[in-house]
Amino acid sequence: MGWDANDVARLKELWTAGHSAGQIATRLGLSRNAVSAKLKRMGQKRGHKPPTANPRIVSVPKRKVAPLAACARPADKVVSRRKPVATKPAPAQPKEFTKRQLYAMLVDAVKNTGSR
DNA sequence: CCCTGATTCGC
DNA sequence: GCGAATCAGG
Repeated sequence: MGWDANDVARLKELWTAGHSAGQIATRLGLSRNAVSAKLKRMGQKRGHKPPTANPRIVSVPKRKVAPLAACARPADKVVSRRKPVATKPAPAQPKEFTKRQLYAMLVDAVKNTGSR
């Protein structure tokens, strides 16, 4: 699998279009993991390598762990600013299609832009 | 429950 | 560099 310029182009296209990795992944026949990883790789930022990266050994590292004392947040009176009383005209606003449904249309509308 | 995004590790 | 596996959150 070599990520061809075409693939990347569509990837970025759909991604920027607001599609999710899953949609693009399914569309391109990859897994969301590949897309996510690719996207991540794209934004590779050089000169940003922590010395001793992670002392973790293998597999499932417990990232996102922040045992910090973030509790130091007295959360003053964060009272809500507004109270959505009612006034919900609820016009005939069609709900957004489910990603799946949208995806179906998306596939059809993929428009094979650069598909030659 | 499903999906989404992010990250790391191994190849 | 790519993909899979995993975790965490919505």
